[in-house]
Amino acid sequence: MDRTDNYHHGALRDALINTGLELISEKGISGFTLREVAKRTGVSTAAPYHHFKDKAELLQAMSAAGWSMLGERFKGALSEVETPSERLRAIGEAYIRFAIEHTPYFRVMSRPDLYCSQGSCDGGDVTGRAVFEMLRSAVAGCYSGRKSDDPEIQESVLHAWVMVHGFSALWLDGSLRGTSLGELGIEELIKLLFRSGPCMTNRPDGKVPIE
Amino acid sequence: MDRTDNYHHGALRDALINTGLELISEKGISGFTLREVAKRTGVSTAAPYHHFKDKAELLQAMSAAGWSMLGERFKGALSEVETPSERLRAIGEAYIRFAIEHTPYFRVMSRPDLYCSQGSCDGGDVTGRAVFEMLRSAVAGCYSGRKSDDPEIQESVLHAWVMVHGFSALWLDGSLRGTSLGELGIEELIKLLFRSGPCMTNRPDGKVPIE
DNA sequence: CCCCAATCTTGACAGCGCTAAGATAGCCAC
DNA sequence: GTGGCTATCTTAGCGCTGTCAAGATTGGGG
Repeated sequence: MDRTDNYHHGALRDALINTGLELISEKGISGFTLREVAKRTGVSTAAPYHHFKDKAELLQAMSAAGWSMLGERFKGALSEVETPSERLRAIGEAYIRFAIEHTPYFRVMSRPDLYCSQGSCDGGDVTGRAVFEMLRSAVAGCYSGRKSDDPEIQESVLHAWVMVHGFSALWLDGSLRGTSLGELGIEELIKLLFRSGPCMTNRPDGKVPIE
Repeated sequence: MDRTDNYHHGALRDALINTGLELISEKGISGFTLREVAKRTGVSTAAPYHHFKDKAELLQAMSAAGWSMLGERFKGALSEVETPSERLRAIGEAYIRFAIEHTPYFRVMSRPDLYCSQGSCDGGDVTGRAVFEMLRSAVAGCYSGRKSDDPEIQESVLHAWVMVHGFSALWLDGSLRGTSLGELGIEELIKLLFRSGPCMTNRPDGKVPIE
């Protein structure tokens, strides 16, 4: 019996990550199974345990790879435009497009409860924080001359993150279907999202839309 | 052996829903187990199957109860203030506070993938759409005199929903901890959220914050 | 060439969702 | 009351899951 194919010589770790993403892409995150990942990768059920402590650790590795990839996307987006507000917008759009084009990554990144104890990842989500820092810095770029702890900057950071994440989550969950927004295509929705803001928030100038 | 206690006489359905929420509150959604719910309710493993087709159907019932409860919260919020923009703000805040105070409900409502086939619930999420409709109508109230399919209204509906949902999701996932926003308390964050808007979006008047 | 450390497999256990078959409780007709 | 009917719950078991202990296999360094 020639088992040479089953020996990955250190490459199994990455193979498991990739197979895992494929599996999530097919069956969703609730269909993600360590046994199935192992089977699809062509190894035994116990093989993954020599590279990951448990299922959670594999998921965390997948998440980390996703954050790293998103960081690259951000860099690419930043390099394509000039002005601060264009750069912020580019980053926001990159976040949403990453969620749509690399759904399995996003699905796993959005479920820290599966691999983090009590919400904090014991410093394991360093890449995630680096990505957040890029967003924060892009926002700060729009307020040149102010300190980075300026409340208005904090506001805009929160706003930007909440918007792109909220939109991505709702879109991927299909929550927009079956509503008045469901008839719009993804491109229209993204345009709408980056234009919006008037009604819900009280704008700095104190104006309120129509009353 | 007196099994009288184990007979719920039709009340088992609701008992399972409530026990399920308690379980999610303790162990999170990934710790939600039909067997454990049955055990905690004091019945056998197979008992739930006489009230729910499968695990998904119980989750869907829990979700429906949550949407119904959120609808009540919206009504309460609407009745407390006068002006359209106050009413919209009240609804938005009610959404977030519901997510925080009734986390188990929100957790289940945010996972349609667990009980919906292909994102659509086969008309089972009627209550959810009714709640969305309340939000939409609250937004439309801020644009009196315009048609309900006005693009700017669509914009604001999307914006409002994305904001309150995105914030709730990020907060519950603990994604704000470990960032510059993590030092702020929940009340400060909510205030910040409802004040924000300037940087990310291009406002209708064409102004861009600072450049 | 041989041994060692890295890597993978086999076999097993408890817990999971789910089902078929049988037992029990309460209620209605009589 | 009593007999039986229906709703309700239980017991037993299937295949699947995550995880671990023990053993087998591989390739590289002495």
